Amino acid sequence: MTALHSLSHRVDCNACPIRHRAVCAKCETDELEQLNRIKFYKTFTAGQVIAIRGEQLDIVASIVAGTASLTRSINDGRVQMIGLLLPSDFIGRPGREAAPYDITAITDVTLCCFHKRPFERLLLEMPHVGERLLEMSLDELDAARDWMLLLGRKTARERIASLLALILKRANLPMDLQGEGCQIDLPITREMMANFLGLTIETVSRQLTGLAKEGIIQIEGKRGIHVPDLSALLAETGDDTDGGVDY
Amino acid sequence: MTALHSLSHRVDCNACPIRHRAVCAKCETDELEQLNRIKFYKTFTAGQVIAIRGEQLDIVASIVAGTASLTRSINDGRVQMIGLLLPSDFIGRPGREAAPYDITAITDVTLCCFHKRPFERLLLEMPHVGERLLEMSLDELDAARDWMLLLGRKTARERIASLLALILKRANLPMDLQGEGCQIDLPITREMMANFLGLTIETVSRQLTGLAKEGIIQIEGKRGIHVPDLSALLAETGDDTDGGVDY
DNA sequence: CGCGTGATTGAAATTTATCAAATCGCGTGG
DNA sequence: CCACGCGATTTGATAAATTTCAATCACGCG
Repeated sequence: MTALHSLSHRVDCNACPIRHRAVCAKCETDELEQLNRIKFYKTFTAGQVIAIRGEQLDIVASIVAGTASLTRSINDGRVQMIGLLLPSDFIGRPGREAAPYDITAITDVTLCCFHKRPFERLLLEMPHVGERLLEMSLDELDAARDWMLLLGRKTARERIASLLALILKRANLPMDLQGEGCQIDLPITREMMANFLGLTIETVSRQLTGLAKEGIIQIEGKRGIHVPDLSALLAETGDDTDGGVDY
Repeated sequence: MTALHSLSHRVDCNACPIRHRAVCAKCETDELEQLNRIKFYKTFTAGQVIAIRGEQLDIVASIVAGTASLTRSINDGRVQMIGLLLPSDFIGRPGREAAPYDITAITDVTLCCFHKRPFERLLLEMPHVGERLLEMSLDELDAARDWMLLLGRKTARERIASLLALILKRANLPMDLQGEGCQIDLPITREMMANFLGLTIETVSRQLTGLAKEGIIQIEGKRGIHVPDLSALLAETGDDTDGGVDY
């Protein structure tokens, strides 16, 4: 928190951890300066609600640090996670008043925010931002559609394996060398896994222990998972080749 | 087909049926002229494959007429429809070599195509195209995420009702007045419905007859469905208010 | 040391898929 | 005009997967 707070005023964009991946990735120095002038930081603690579907949301923002979830839900309590926001991901939608989904901080989160109106104006003047936003949106669209295949057609076991593979791929980027075993530190609870996968927590739990019994994974405490043989895990995802979940 | 063929060369963009909804919607006359110079038409007959996931696709295109499906599948035959392309929808992705999903013509389809390289160049010069493409992509993203809720958390009956409601909303725009009953002419087979909803054709069939037995719908032949009371149908979708599937 | 939350396990119920067999709709050829 | 045949759909019986309900376990914390 104190570390987050130290960000709370002016921070040099060039020192920003998401400088080269966020909406500002393509900006030149002068464009960056314009953004810098109107940006402001906001922090949320784990569990806090960032936005509620249907309610007015007049900022847009990039995630600087932390993880947040996008969810949609049905009145009777059913919840479906529809996206995971990691650093550099974008929140909010130029040209729309209300938030289209619920957004909740999973860990402590720091946002680099802009008021929507000024941001929309900049969008028209600075093509680089719009271009980057388009790229990012199309990537998210691909990810959402991949997830539709999982939710519509994969078995519980395949879903679990796919999720683990996805987390490995996202978290452990420099893992090429680890011919022998990878380590996962699950960033989410069983309940969130269930909401992500369209399953119940009991099914998640059972499938995890099932995979463990067959030696495909080893469960280490509540959050730790060890994968001795990545290709064995990928073979369980239901995806075509051993190339796995690539998009 | 002959009608389609008559489009095969130069057509005035101002007479184009999708002029105000497609990527070119925001273009001025001169921009339109630039697009017009490099565009070309292509037609596909019902059932033809337009693109295959993973294979090179070096055009982008707008659907001028007809309907196409986006699908992803698993080697063992499981298929999930991840999108429905209607007139004005956009195909292809600037900045990506391969098609990210399979695209198939459901009905006869006419495309307004551009080679990818020239289109990408225009994209940099003509902000209006990029802006519109961003809007459209964000809308698709919202639709994909709504569908994730359906695939992950809705029951078979709710899925069927949601689909019927969606089709009504899309096809029957001026239906506000029809306090008494709406008519659906299903544009797709049971198999496609099943692939769309993440169900089997048998389950689709059973749920339809179930809804019919309760008087919520009336099945008229293979493709016709009559909805005597829209709100009764919406009540079955599982969505919050009677506002239904609005996003 | 007990409490509480999250996780696991078990048994039964429910939903949906699977396999198999009618039935329907409709165009074709006799 | 009508019988035939084919693909799509419906229906039935059964099986499998997942959910639900209930109980127990594990662990961090005051």
